[in-house]
Amino acid sequence: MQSEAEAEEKPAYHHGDLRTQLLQVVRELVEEGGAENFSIAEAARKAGVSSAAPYRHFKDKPEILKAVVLEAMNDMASEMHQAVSAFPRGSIDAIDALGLHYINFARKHPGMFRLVFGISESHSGDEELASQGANVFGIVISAVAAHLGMSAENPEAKRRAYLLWSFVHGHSWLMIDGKAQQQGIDYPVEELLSQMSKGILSKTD
Amino acid sequence: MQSEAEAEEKPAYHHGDLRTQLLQVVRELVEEGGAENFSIAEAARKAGVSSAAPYRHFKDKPEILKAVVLEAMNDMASEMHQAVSAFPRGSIDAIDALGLHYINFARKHPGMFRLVFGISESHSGDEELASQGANVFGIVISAVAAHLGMSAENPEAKRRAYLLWSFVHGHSWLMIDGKAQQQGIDYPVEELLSQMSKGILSKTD
DNA sequence: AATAGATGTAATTGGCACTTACATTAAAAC
DNA sequence: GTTTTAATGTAAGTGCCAATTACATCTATT
Repeated sequence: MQSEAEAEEKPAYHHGDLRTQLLQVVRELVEEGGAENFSIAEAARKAGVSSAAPYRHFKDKPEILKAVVLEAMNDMASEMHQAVSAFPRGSIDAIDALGLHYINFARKHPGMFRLVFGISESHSGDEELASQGANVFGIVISAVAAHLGMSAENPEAKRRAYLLWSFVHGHSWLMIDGKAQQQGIDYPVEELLSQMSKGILSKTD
Repeated sequence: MQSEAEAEEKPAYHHGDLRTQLLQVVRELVEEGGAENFSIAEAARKAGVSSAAPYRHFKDKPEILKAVVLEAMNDMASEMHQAVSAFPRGSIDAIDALGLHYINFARKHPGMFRLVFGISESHSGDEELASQGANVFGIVISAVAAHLGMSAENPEAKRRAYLLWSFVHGHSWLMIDGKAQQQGIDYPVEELLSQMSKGILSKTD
């Protein structure tokens, strides 16, 4: 009579919410071993289902990775919203906080960072990814525009936001790739950021 | 008597210089399909040997990729030497030319670029890669130092060279990932470069 | 209760990384 | 010039994975 005693031990034939748990598990695997090493089979194993089960919820490997990327970009947007709102609107500190959070995301989740910015090779035309990207980039544009006293639609705001993005993005990559460390580079992030933002955002072009 | 008539048609049991040809073939495959999709088996097929033959010359997949990366970094260093020497030593044009070549390398060889700057995850401690990297970065440091009238050993030169590197590196990634295009960004590279170099290299910090 | 759709499994196919045992060749030793 | 040795190649096999198909079980209507 081992009926209802162990609710955890008796895996029901139907999982309940496999899709959600798969996304969670895939995320963990990617963060641990990188997107290259991750396999659907292992994710299924970790979720306690057969290796064919994931295909009921995702068409193929790229699709499951895309779903994880969308989740991560969503989280990133939330974090950055929170970061920017901790400082006065239009302040340089607000902008630097954005950069800092971007870089910290890369440092804390290098596997996810690589996935988010490496998947695009095959998905560069994807609408959803583009719009999530716009969500994040939009925060930067808006903060830069506020600082410059411009409308967020002003091309100059977008241009300067992009310069900042490029720098922060490049630094993130060089950090997680170990290239910076290899070349003996270990400047405090805050210093680099404030130097760049001052240079790029100075009103006297 | 089909002895020496068709020298090309009769594949000798021993290939001759399989190692060299493998590197060539792998490079082509990576440029065509990216490092993720490349397989040793396909490279062997393309070189006309069995799928086990490559293991006589390379321990495993990472090792063959590392060899290709070293080649590519070598080429990159050569190109950049050539680029910088076309302009007066210490000129901003020389520095911009370096950035332009870096970005163009990424645009022309996105697969190789991804490989060079994505492989490091597992090889970040590698001595050879670090020293090849120093070869390339050293060119930038030297050009920046000349412009600022400093010694190349001056930490300030290295610091500013790194700021430029980060920007150029980030822009390269955002270009080949399609992120820049997704966000409607298509500023002429030369403009971005000169704006950044002016900002970063201005002697009045 | 009967049934239809959703969700799971087992079994299979084809591909790849890598290994092992064996075959062939080129170069060195004699 | 033959013999030996090391380098370089092949064939066959193991284990893992992606993806598919046919079938099983559950859930939610009706």
